Amino acid sequence: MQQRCNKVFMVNLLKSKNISETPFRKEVLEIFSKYNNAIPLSIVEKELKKYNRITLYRTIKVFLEKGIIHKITISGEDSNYAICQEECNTDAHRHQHIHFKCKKCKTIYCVEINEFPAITLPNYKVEQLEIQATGLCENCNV
Amino acid sequence: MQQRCNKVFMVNLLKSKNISETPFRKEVLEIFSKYNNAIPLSIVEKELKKYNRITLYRTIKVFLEKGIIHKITISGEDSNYAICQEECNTDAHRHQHIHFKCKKCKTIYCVEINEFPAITLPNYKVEQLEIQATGLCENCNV
DNA sequence: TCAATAAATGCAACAACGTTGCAATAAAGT
DNA sequence: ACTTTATTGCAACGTTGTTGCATTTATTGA
Ligand SMILES: [Mn+2]
Ligand SMILES: [Mn+2]
Ligand SMILES: [Zn+2]
Ligand SMILES: [Zn+2]
Repeated sequence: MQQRCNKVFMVNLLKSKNISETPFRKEVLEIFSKYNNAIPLSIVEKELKKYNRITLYRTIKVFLEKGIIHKITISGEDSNYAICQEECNTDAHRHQHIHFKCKKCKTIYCVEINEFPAITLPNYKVEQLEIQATGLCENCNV
Repeated sequence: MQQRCNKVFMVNLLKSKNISETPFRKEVLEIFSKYNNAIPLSIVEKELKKYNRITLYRTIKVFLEKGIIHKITISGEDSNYAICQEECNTDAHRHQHIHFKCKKCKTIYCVEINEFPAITLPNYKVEQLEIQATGLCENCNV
């Protein structure tokens, strides 16, 4: 697994995606990479030294478009965001992982999965699956 | 399969859920039951004779709480709603179906599925799965 | 059937979340 | 260092959804 939690990696990530490296973007990226789970904007906001709502929205938008982060939408929850583990780009965010929400600690994890399930539906052509699971996470499953 | 598309059924549904039957609610219910796919509020709005934004929101909320409809949230899309096919209630909306979005016609279907996949994750306790699929629907899969 | 009661509706006002135009500022390329 | 290009931040706006309150409608039961 690639190391994704240091400043050198951050800057390279921005460079590799062809977006200019600004203090704001680096800081946001560091916040994301510090967590090993998905986080809502409210957390990013709190952790930012200098917070500007509009710039944050625009930063998130750029990161989404460039495949740096992906968005996790669970009904009734704030949107959550997490760093992309695989190589993603604007069009394709194919992840071999599921999104797991712990009922107890409410954390949302991106969980890698090796045997990704397949579904066949008569008359339909299924091309992609997105799976959200709920239950108890590693920490809460005592 | 139960017949879910006539006025008698509608009224019984409202009665059985212990909510009073008003013209507005009956009309909304008829719109939902007329479609065999999930629809956003914009469609409900257009089909209503007399549309009131606030009353619609409140109606939707009640229908959700009573397990008459369920909400389908797909990232980047308007929320969609569909009549519940099984017996649902406030707490439990367990459906043995997936949500399928057709890439071509953009329709979102609730598709019943008999062999619902299972997932096991080391150290996690997986209790529930929610699956969203994309591809081509019956009509577009030529 | 009709009055009493309880619930739903609709208006105004508000709040959260997100976007856009534009001027000021900072980063990149030469 | 200077020019060009992109980002930032402010003000203003749009959309989605909510709440308080008065009015209207549905339900109950005498
Ligand atoms: Mn993920
Ligand atoms: Mn459904
Ligand atoms: Zn947990
Ligand atoms: Zn289709």
